[in-house]
Amino acid sequence: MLNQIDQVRRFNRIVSQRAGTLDQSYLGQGRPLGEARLLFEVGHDGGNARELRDRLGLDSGYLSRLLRALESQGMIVVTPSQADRRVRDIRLTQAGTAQVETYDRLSDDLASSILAPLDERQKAKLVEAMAQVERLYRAAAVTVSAESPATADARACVDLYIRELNQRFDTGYDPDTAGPLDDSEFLPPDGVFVVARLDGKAIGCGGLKRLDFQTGEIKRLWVSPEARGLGLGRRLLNELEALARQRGMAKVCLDTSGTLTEAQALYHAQGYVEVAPYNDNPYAQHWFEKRL
Amino acid sequence: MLNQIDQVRRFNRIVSQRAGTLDQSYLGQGRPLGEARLLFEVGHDGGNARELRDRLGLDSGYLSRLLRALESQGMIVVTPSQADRRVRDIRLTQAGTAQVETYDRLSDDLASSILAPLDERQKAKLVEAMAQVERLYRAAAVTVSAESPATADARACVDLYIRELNQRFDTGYDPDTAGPLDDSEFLPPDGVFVVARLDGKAIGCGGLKRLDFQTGEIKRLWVSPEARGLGLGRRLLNELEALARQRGMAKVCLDTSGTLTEAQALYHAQGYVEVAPYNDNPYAQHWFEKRL
DNA sequence: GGAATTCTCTGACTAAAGTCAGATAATGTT
DNA sequence: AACATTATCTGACTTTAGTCAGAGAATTCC
Repeated sequence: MLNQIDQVRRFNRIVSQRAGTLDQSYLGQGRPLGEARLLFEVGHDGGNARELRDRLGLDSGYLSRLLRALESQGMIVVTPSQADRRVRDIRLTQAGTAQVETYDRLSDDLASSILAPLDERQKAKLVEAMAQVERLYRAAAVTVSAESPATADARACVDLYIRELNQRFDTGYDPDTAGPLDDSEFLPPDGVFVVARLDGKAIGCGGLKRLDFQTGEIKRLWVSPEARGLGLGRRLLNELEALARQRGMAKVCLDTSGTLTEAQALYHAQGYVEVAPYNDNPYAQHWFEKRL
Repeated sequence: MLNQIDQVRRFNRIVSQRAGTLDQSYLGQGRPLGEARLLFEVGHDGGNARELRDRLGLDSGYLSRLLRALESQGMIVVTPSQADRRVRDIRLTQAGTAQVETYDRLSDDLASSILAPLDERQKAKLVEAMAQVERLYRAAAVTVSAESPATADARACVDLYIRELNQRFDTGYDPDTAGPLDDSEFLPPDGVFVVARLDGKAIGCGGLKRLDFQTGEIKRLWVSPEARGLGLGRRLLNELEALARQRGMAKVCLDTSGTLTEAQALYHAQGYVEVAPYNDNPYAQHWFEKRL
């Protein structure tokens, strides 16, 4: 454990030395870092002043001044938005586009310069390790929180869950057939609903309801396709099991379709064992149970 | 290639976001980042004002003021050096040591917080990927340059090379037996000597001398134990081969002992084939050759 | 239609970070 | 001993980055 922490610290140190070089290459363009960062952001994800303020976490006064500076340099054009004339739309000029391209080239050069001294095998290894770090950083940045199944995010997740089942099942999927859609069963104190988020965006969910005094059932376990491979399914499952334990349940059960093979693999890996059908869900071909 | 660069850029972006958090945790201690960084540096690698100025790349006036600030906070004691009373020795006070420990704890906490949301397998994977990135960053930071075999660094490398052979050979190793130690054969235009450095420190070397019009011989190929696993042997070998090509040589050869199995593996992997003895070096059991 | 809210802008600040030109004292060089 | 060099310090300065308190216009809410 201590060794792991040391490794993380060493990693942070070395990598931010390199990242420092990147900042310097921005500075080298004769423009303060704050301006360069803003210009870069406008160039890549665009948007209006409010969005930029949120994304970069800037004070509105400060942002206003930065915009004025970039405008007077002829990098951007700021105009009141059509839809809401309080907000300002920001657009790159030709010169601004050229400048952003220069920054891009600098970033590319820096990336190349890291790779350049390595042979092909080492390059491939480094890039793979970077991808791994990135993936796991993303996994670590996911938050899971209990909330009402009626929140906008929770509803959105369940909608996507239903849409996906409808696509994957040969017969389609009608949630009412599987049992009436009743949010209240996922409400405390007996039930609970959890939503996973990455950078504020909902990317997964899961619900726990009480079947009887000692049994909970897990339903609506779903992970957004873009977030798969982060171990999030396992994490949601563990979270729901912990919540079941808190509610004094001695076991949890769940059902699943034969089509969802990756889900079955997850349940097996997490210690679930297949049991006889405990309900008559027409979409279910497998029933699982785990003692807590 | 383009994908690799994109991956490197994505990696830099994500990782420096995290590194930003680290800076913030420094700032959270009610001390400006510059002071905190200096204190941290004094605490870990110590040294006098000049060394710190070099390491952190600070202006001497700026450093002086930072030192004065830390001194007045009771974190450090600044005294004229015994050896040269122009330079200032810097020492942590008890309070300074305590403060550095606090920073250490904060860094540990940050590292833990990155790992915390992950399960054991993910933690292990992340740490392994970080170690890989670190290792390859180090490999990429190595420079190889041709220079006289008489420079201090070159001599130091050859000394360590000889000492190592002396340890690893059952019979010991006396460089004079293997052929007279004659630096001049590694001098241009016929020969060349290269030294590898990491962060200014010599960590490897290799020499090329001319045997006849079309043949070069590679000798004194050595990589410091601390730098092994970075692919440096291969890189030095390639570098020397390129220099041989520049000199119009059609092939290079080399000899090695049976004890140095990892060296033999390297030669095989780099396209060298074993040939009949071309000299009577008593320490050699294998002779290799490669067409260029 | 009036009040509350939202978005942006301006003026007036501050702290941090760093630069530059000497001044001073110690050390090297010849 | 004279001169050059080095290490540090001080004063005076600038730039960058950011904060805060309103003001004004547009929009939303009731």
